[in-house]
Amino acid sequence: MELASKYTPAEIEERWYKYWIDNDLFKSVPDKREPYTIVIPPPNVTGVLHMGHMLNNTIQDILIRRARMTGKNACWVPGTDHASIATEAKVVNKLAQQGIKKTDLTREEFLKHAWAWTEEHGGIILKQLRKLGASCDWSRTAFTMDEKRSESVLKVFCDLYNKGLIYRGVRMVNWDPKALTALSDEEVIYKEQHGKLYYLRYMIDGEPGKYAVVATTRPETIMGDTAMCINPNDPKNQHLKGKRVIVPLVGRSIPVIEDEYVDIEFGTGCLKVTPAHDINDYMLGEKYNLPSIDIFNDNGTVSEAAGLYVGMDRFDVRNQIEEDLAKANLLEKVEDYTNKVGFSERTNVPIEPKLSMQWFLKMEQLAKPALEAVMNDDIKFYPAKYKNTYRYWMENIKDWCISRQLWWGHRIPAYFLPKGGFVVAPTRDEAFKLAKEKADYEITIDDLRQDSDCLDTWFSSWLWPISLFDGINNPNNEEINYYYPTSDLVTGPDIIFFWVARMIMAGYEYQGKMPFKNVYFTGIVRDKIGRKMSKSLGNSPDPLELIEKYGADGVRMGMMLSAPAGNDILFDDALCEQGRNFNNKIWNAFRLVKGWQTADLAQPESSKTAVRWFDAILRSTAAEVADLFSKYRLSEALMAIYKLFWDEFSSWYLELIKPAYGQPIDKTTYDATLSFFDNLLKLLHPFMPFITEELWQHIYERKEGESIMKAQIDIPTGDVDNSLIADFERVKEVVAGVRTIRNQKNIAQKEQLALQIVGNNPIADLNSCVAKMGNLSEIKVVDTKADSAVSFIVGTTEYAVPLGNLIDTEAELAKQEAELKYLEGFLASVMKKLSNEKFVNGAPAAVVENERKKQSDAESKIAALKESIASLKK
RNA sequence: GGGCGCUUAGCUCAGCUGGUUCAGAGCAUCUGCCUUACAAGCAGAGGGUCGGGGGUUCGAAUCCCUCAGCGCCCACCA
Repeated sequence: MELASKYTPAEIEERWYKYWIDNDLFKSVPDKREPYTIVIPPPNVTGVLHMGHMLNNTIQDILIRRARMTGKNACWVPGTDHASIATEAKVVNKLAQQGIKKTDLTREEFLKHAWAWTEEHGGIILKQLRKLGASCDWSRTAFTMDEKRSESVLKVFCDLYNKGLIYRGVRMVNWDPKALTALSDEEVIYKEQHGKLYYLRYMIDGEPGKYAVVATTRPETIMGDTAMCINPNDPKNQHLKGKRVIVPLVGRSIPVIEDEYVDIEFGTGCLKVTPAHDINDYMLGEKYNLPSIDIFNDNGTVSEAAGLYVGMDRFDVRNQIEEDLAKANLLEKVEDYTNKVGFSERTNVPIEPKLSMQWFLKMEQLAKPALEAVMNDDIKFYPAKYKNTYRYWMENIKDWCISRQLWWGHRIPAYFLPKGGFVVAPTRDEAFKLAKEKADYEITIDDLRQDSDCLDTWFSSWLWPISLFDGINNPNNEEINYYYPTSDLVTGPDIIFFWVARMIMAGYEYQGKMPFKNVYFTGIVRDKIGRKMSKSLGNSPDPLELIEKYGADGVRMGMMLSAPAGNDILFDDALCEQGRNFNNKIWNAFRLVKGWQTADLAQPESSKTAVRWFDAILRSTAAEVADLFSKYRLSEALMAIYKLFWDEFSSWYLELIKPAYGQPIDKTTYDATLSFFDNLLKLLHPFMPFITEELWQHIYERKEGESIMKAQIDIPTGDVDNSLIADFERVKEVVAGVRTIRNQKNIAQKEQLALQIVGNNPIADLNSCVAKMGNLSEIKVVDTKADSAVSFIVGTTEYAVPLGNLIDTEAELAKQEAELKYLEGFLASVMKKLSNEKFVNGAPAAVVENERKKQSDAESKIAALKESIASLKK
């Protein structure tokens, strides 16, 4: 067949992906083989593919494809996440553009819009993954809000409630005034903010003209002040004990309380206490039984309760109140101040600590087995450093606020009775049964009012490895028993608490087993100068454009070239270019090999040796690759194969066996070469699925339905002839020596040279290879080299190429004298060691022996050089 | 404020419990080649006192201390 000199991926990728799908090659059903399962970290259902996904899914695909080709029943389950807050926000925005307010809609109406939106944008990302070559079992595609997953979530909620692990209560939570919902602690991101510290005067009640000064970053919360607190041990403020002070502008009189919580050094040592709007103040309020005034509405505007500034936004109030305080002479001073402010992970607005009624999950008991499993390496983390992070969080775990004041999500299955109290059950019918038992009065099913909140998104994704196999609804079914625990989880360290830790907890709680055996943490994809990729910087390439430009295989390689587990990767298009170039190299090597005609010829000696050698290095690299896979060092595995293909196979092996132009090749060598190529393609396939399939299909006659995906990587890794590999390394050095001489003397590769070996030839068996690669007319062992020769040393052997009048005696002499000087210095350092008694007695025998060998080698080289120099000087 | 990690060629990184493969790899750079698989290529070459200082040891990129710089995570100091 005719092949173009350049590889063009687009058409090939399209064709083979379809072929894989048509032949059901991604599909997995339980069988006798060992399972190898990965569940995809479900991307946001309405999201689009970004570079992080590319990295993450390339890694998963590599693992899955390799598993498939090493005898496992590989199952990669795809799916998407409903992403409660993010999706609801998008829908709200979209409605707003149409002039519709969420508050104008009923829950049902809103959900209709949300589902429409999901259907419109949903699953785009999964389609994009196909372009990458992802070999997911698409028949298993799941969604966190599909029927089975939803049922699982409700069932688990009820179960945890019945176990007494879920409770409802009024707590200080992180309130997102934009999304109008509570958030878990993990959803709050603290950022350093340059703000101001305001010093306010609180007049002492009954002592006109006297006042205490309070430093605060949030003067707008004074309307909620219900006390002032001092440290009882603070000498500065002893006079305030037992007094009352007047809240500025508000005019309310509040008590001065005493608690050692107050830092004497901070500000004036006086703290204003606003129990409704600060977590610490809340605790003080509880302790001293202070009233709590909630001065904010849910959307961050000032409420009626404040009495002042009603309806204004919290930040506008801050500016206004500064002005008003100054006017009233109640502002002592204002200083610049930097502190940390919590922001909502999703909406990026400052969090408002707020007292509200929420649902919580007790974590302590769930955390115990999950912590243990990771600390004793039942579940392995790559890289292991994240064990520390994990442990710290698990040991200090707080209860999880699982309710969200949103509609898009799993609605909390709690039903309130008309006269108070509630019941928890997966359906309204079941709830009604419970309610009838609970109520000592007549009720109807319509009297029940379901909680309007829905659950945190992570409350469904923490069940993912179980719910994908329906293990919650249908415990002990064939699938869950076969596929669970899954093998590997590939995800980012940023969701170690959100997701990884919680899946482990759910795994032990609901399956009594870990959810996965290994966790591979990827890094963040950054641009080449280390910045995070972001829309606003415009430094994030479009993955699909990259694929178009470099081919999916090229992009996959680009991602993997620089992606050690857990390290951020600095992404650069140039890496994809390298990937594309590698594709082209493979393509052209294939063109070369398939271009040969075979004939009934004797196998040349050099080819015979080359085949033996390449067989050895193929085995040895295959073993190395297997080892690297077991350590999840995928980029190193790829690099090993890259070098095997490019350097060993293309630059050495193919050049060695290449017949003269237009000449046929002997059948023995040809067959061996096809077999090598076949094995190389298989080794490479997990990394570069498309080109390897294309070439694999053409390397031998294949039947319809056959695929490299079904092939097994079965290169024998035992019986590696390491001495042959080592000897061949000498061949390379000798050939390089000859080539260097050609380069220096401007001698064309076409021109044959002779090679002299002084003394004896340690790799006489491989002469045929040296001769072919160096284009040598003869290789002769001599006692003394020719007078007019350029020489070089490999190991301890001196090689010389006679050049007649081409030689530049002066330059040759200078080179050898420099070499001699270096060797004498080297010998001196070795001798220094060897004459050190402590070294000879203290170091292991092998080490001393090695030094002795260095000594004798250096000595013989020096002798040879001296002789050579003497003869040059003649 | 605590904890973790990093610093090795121009860039990105590998170097496990100290000593034969200890100073490496890929890319980039330089030189010479459009040689009939591949210029998206071939052949060759240069480049690092392993962040600074100190210590342990016969011997340190590797272990200890210290300083400097960078990154990440956690934490309620108003």
